[in-house]
Amino acid sequence: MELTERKKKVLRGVVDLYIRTAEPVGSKAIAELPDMNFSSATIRNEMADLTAMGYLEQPHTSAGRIPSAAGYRLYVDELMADYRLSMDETRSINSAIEEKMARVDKMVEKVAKLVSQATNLPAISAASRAGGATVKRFDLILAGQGSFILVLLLSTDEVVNKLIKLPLNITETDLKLLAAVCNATLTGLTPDDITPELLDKIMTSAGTSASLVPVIVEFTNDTLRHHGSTNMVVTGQQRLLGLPEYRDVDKAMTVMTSLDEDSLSGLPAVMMNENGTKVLVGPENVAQELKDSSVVMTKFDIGDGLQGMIGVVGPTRMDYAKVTARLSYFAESLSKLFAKPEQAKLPEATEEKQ
Amino acid sequence: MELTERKKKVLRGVVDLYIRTAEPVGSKAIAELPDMNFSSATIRNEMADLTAMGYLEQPHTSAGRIPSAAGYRLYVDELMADYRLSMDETRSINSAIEEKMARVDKMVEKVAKLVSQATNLPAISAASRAGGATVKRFDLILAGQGSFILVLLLSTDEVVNKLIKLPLNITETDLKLLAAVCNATLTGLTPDDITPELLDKIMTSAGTSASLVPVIVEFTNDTLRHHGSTNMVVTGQQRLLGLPEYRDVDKAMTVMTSLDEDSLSGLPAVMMNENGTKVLVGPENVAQELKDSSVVMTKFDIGDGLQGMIGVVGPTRMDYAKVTARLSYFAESLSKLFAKPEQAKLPEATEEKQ
DNA sequence: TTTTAGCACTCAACGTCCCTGAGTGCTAAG
DNA sequence: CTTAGCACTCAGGGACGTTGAGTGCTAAAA
Repeated sequence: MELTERKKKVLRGVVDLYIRTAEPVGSKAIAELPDMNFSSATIRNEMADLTAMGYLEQPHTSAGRIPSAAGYRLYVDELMADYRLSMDETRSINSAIEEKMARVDKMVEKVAKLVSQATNLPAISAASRAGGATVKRFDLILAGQGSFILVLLLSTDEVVNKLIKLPLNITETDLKLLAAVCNATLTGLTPDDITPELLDKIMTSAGTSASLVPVIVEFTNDTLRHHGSTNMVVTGQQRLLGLPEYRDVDKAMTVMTSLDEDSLSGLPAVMMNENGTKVLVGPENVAQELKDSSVVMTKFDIGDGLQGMIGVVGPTRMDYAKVTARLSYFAESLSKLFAKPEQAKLPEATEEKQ
Repeated sequence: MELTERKKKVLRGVVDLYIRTAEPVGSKAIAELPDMNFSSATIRNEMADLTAMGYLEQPHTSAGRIPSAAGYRLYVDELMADYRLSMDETRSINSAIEEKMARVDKMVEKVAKLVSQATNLPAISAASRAGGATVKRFDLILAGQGSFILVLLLSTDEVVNKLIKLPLNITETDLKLLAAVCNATLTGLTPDDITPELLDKIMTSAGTSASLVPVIVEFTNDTLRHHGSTNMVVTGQQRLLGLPEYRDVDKAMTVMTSLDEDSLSGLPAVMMNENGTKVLVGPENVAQELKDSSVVMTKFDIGDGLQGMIGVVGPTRMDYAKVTARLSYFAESLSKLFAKPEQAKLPEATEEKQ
């Protein structure tokens, strides 16, 4: 059977209405739509066809139709109208974003809250490193009797440090030597490059302070390995409860539990390989618990080799047009915010803190 | 009217049963309790008295009794039996805790999840600094053309750093001088001590690199000011939905919203001034939204001048004995964990990362 | 051939009514 | 002071009928 223009129009009408009302949509309601110059009987035939084609479903014989997952998919891909953000919306998003987002982890939390608020849905926000880093430079600073600070300057221009206390006496000369050795041998290496043999070699060249080498190497390894780790926040889960499809507490709990757990931890990774805004409708979700829910997500640039990701989870009946519009706008604004050199008074500074 | 021993026994019975069943408790059920050698009629009289005294309530005339807030209060303070953790419980808590808790913020998140799991209730976890910190030592490391790393060693032995890039040429000598000036003038100061006049004085003594001073001072101020800030996580909210009192979706949403928002941000502060485990029953909660819920919380030591706090939120009908027992054990174990010098291979090291 | 009016049919949702049973308070006897 | 007995209350749940939105099909109209 062919998907005529009229069928598409009917389908769009059904999805639009169902998104608004959460009630099965009948032929009469569609017939009464403006621009729909046919009687309910005609619509009825079209709807029967659409049902046969798998785009609509019927909860029971004497009820209206609701979109199937395939119906939503078609809607998202082809039918939905562009949603244009109102001035009010852009303004409120902007003013929310403009607040200072100091530390990355606080930023992730903040963004999640904002997105959740803007969409009235649970939101996910995450930040992760683009790729593996290496150490560009080692520094060792004496910090009093038997303690020194290890400072790593990474290839991403981040700085990481650790205060190390030892039951040993360390001299400035020891540290200078050690730093030189490390800089000579360990810079530019990934954790995998650091073999036990290499470690041995370094320890012999370190001479008297050989015992410090393992501590330094261990911390370096640790830092590089955990470097790509994702920072993720989920918030606003309770917003689901306001929606009719989650009045069924068990259903709500299932979805919320899957949000709370680490089952979502795959999402940011999925997103990183995609471009633009991605919509996962119902069963397209990998997680079984989300088979009746949809996910909309998009990514943005943070700078400093960081990638951000925001997304929301909601009923398959969510207002895709509005949600994708808001999410995209959010992502755009955030990218811009981080791209523009912070209007520091004098210098341009990259922050890396605690 | 006097609160006789028998009345207390009846009250304890009612609370215990109600905690187990979430159903109003009738006189017959109490009469059938072991150790309760009276007929239901007698119990009925006692229950009528307890109702008059405000310890019990009656949902409607032909229903059993449920404890009032005052009833719970009395129960928590005097009546409840000590709950002894089983070997299984202590073992599972221990093994959960033993996992490495690297960074403080990750630790807070982890602990929240564990507590929520152990109690099957939403949990709050927070960490915050005990008091203000000062800078013990400044270091400036040249990191290539026009950029250097500022390293602050704080009085708490934490290390904080920032990579600063400037459109200027900086020499090693400049930095040495600057570091000396900062160490001479800024160490041991709180943000409030740093007046504009002092800033002026430092800038003049800094000579050619005067323009760097404001950047350094700003970052220092920022660091010290944000030092005491609390790090808080709430998790497991969906667990409420499993409890009969929150089958009413609206009620659940109210409570969960108040958990999600920053209305809880006062709690950690409240706790810091208390000792031991604190129970807030229903209306004793400041937040109006929690008037039908209870909060149990306790604190623990993290070391490095950090204080931790864990708590759970649940229905007033929660199993106070079990929850307080588990929470206290958690707190104890965590304190121990952080107190014991990490069994590092060679040295004893304090970690401060990223 | 396509559209539409008409009609019989279906069925969830809702309200009404009644019954059941748990639990109560009171009274009078033990 | 305790308890057996009894009349009373009332939420919860099942049975039943009504309502109305929506359907599919057919036959006439365009």
